[in-house]
Order: sequence, then structure tokens, then C-alpha cells
Amino acid sequence: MTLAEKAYQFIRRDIVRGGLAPGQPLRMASMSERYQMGFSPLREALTRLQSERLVVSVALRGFSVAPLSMHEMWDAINTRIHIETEALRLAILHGDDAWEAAIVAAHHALKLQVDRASLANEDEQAMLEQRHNIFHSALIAGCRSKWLLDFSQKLYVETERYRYPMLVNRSQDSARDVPGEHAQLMTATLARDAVLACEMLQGHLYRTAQLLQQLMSQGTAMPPSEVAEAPAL
Amino acid sequence: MTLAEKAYQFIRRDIVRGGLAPGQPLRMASMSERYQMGFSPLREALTRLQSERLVVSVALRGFSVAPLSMHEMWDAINTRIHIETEALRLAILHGDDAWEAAIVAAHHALKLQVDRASLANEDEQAMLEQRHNIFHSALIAGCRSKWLLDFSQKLYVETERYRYPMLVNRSQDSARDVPGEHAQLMTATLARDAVLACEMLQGHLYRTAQLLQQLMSQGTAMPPSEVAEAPAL
DNA sequence: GAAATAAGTATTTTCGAAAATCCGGGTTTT
DNA sequence: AAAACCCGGATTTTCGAAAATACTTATTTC
Repeated sequence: MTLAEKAYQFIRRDIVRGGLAPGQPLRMASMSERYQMGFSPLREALTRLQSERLVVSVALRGFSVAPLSMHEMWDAINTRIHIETEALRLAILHGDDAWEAAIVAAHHALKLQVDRASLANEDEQAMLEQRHNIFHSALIAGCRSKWLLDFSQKLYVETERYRYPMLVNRSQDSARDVPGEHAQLMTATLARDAVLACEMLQGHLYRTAQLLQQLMSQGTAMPPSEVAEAPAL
Repeated sequence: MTLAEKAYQFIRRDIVRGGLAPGQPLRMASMSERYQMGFSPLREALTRLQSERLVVSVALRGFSVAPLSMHEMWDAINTRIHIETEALRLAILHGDDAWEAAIVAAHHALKLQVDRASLANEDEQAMLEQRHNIFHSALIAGCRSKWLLDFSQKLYVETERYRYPMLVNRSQDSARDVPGEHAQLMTATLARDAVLACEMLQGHLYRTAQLLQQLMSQGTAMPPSEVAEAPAL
């Protein structure tokens, strides 16, 4: 793996987890110090992150971590719902045996990690997040559209940024049965019930966003942010 | 404007117009020679183009122009239809006076250029393409979703790659009244008839893709490509 | 005193060489 | 003969300094 690739992963991780705060300028000198590498791989990573909207830049004035806002979060969630339900619909239409098997496998691995993951351990949380991603990706993997998968992944990362603070104070979502939602989503998908599966997926994503909005407006987590309205579903 | 930005625009232009052929390796040495600049800005531009899928790369084996295929074209077109009709629906819902005015202006400018543009002149064709892009962007600009606009623009560029060879032998689309389609699309949009407008937009994009498929399978234009099926509308 | 100018510092961007890695061909080994 | 190994040349990737640009503070001008 090249240094530029490592830089990309490290910086991305630090932005999602808040180690690099929203709005914070990313000076080449300090980045070079922090990640122990020269300018070239850092610039490459930052350029890439810019195209994923985790980083913003102004010519000749360098890069900074993209800011967070309620409005942006709802935009990302709504767009994700639109993209992913379409992808899921297509996957249910086209998916083969391997697709189904991958979903079952991913769901099982996710369940194992949900039970295992302690709230305290950072690495367990990271693994949980990763398996969550793999499960959601597996659902739509059969859609046969590279573009939908690509967009879906970009939006997953973007929303992960907002979701991360929630993991810390996970007590809040006691009212929800997230593992249950995942199971139902999988069941509907494997039953090839596109309408139901899409509804479940939409509800799953939407409820998460609502919860995040609550948390943020309570100021329990997260930095500066204008608090916007949840658009009508 | 930085060198990296110029590099990005030049290379992008050359890929879309075919000056850099699909599959062609992009060696740093020759690129540096061709565009008269060092490696750094070139790498930055190529990294950016990679995230837009105009360029592909393998670690330590460099970059090359992304290949073209019928399958990829249909993926791009279908995804574009899905994204842009949603954006148009939202724009019709939320758009204000400035949005309407911009559409009318863009449409007028496009019409002027359609009448003016000769088939021979490269620069006139480029201007036509630019105004076409501006018109389509103006339609959905009111949608209030950065992500939808972002994705839409990426897909526009991708499909432009396929559309470009068509401009050369424009005789083929004599059966179609493209300016008429644009006018009707604008009218339906300004009348806030979302259903009709989305139908027109979908048809407009779909017919273009069909025409391209015809042209390609006739081998009138374009390099190597497996010819896939047009999916049912 | 305010605005404009200029000098000095901080920072980004770019360059070109050095380091690391890959590819092909030829040689040796099994 | 096939596989494994090594070498030389080609190419990418990375580094660190130089150039270009932005920002800050001090000085001059009106």
C-alpha cells in the first residue's frame, strides 16, 4: 500500500472520529509532522478527501476539515435514502445466490460484533462500524450499478461522520431495536419483497437521523451547528 | 488558478474529446512533456479525475484513461435519470423566481448557440456543450440538495464522454427535435408540472442513450466496446 | 487619524532529483 | 521443459527545497 493510501485512511479516520475537528485548518507542516510523511502523499490524500466532501479547500489557502451542520446531515440522509432504496430495489430484482449468501454472512458477523462490542473500546467500535458498513453494502451489492454503489458508499462515509458521536452515548437509542431492524430488513430483502424492504431501509435511515438531530439539539454531542428541520417523510 | 486546476481541466477536456483514448496509459513523463508542468500538479489532477471515474489507476503502475463500454454507458444514463428526475422534482417544489429566471436565460443562450454552432468548428461545439450543461444544471439548481447536484454533475461529465463522438456525425439524430425537447422540458418545469417534466427529462436522456447505442453498434464512432442491451424503460 | 503602501513572515504550491517498485529477459535450478 | 531467481531499465512514488502567493505588522502619506 502506498503512503498516499495510508494518509487517506488515517486522515479520513481522524475526521470521522473527530480527532480532526470540523473547520480546523489542515496545515501541511503540522500534517507532515503528525503523520510522519512528506507533502506529496498528504496532498494526494487531501485532494481525494475533498472530492468526498470530508475536506474543503481554497486555492493557495490550503485545506480544512469540512464543517458539520444539521442541514448537511439531512441532505446526506435524504439523498442516501433515495440512492440506496433504488439500489436495493435493483438488487432484489437481479441478486443471485452469492448475493444472498453474502448478506446472511454479513448480518451474522454484524450480530456477533454487536453483542461483543463494549462501549468503551475504540477498536471494537471501529469493527462494529465496519461490519455495519459491510452489511449495508451487501444488501445493495447485487444492484449491478457501479454508480449507485459508488454514491452509496460516499454517503455512508459522510453520514458516519454524524453518527460517530452517537456511538459514545449509545444509551439514547434504547427506544429502538436496531439489531431487530437489521434482521427485518434482511428478511424482507431475502424474501424479495422490494416494497417492504425499501420501506424498512428508509425507516431505518430516517430514524437514525431523527435521533441524531435530537442528540445534537440537546447539545449532548457535537460541535457548532445550525439546527434545521427534519423534512417531511 | 493553480497549475493543478489547469491540469485537471486540460486532461478532462482531452479525455472527453478523445484526445486521450480510452485505455491509454498516462505516463508521468509524457504528461509532464505534453502539459508542460511537473509531476505534482499532474498527480493531483489525475487523482481528482480518478474519483470522477474518467481515469483509473493501479498502485505503483500509474494511471490510464478509463475504458468505455455500452454497459457503463447505460449504468451512467440510468443512474443519471434516477438522480436528475428526483432533483428536478425537488426543484419544481422549492424553486423560486431566481431559479426560474436562470432557466429561461440558460435556455435562451442554448438556443442561440444551437443556431450558431457549425458542425466543423471545435470551439463552437465546446460552447454548445457548455451551454447544454448550464441549461440542464439550471433546471435542477433549485433542488436544495448539494449531494444531488454533485452527483448529477459527475454523471453529466461521464455521459458527455459518450455523447461527444455523436456531435461529429450529428446527421443521425435528424429524427429527433432536440431543441424542441428542451423547450418542452422547460415549459413543463416552469408550469411546475413535476410529473410531466420528469417524464420529459427521462425521455430526453433515454432517447439520447438509445441513439448512442445505435451509433456505436454500427461502429460509426468510438473505440472498442462490448455492446449491451438497452434495459427496459 | 485613516488609508495606502511596503516589508517581513507564514503557508501553499511546484519542481526535479532520489528512492522504491515494477517489468521483461536471461540464467540457473529442479 | 518448467519453475524460480536475479539483474538492468523503465516507471511510479516520495521527499525536501525553491518559488509563488497570502497574511500580518510596521511605516508612510494625505
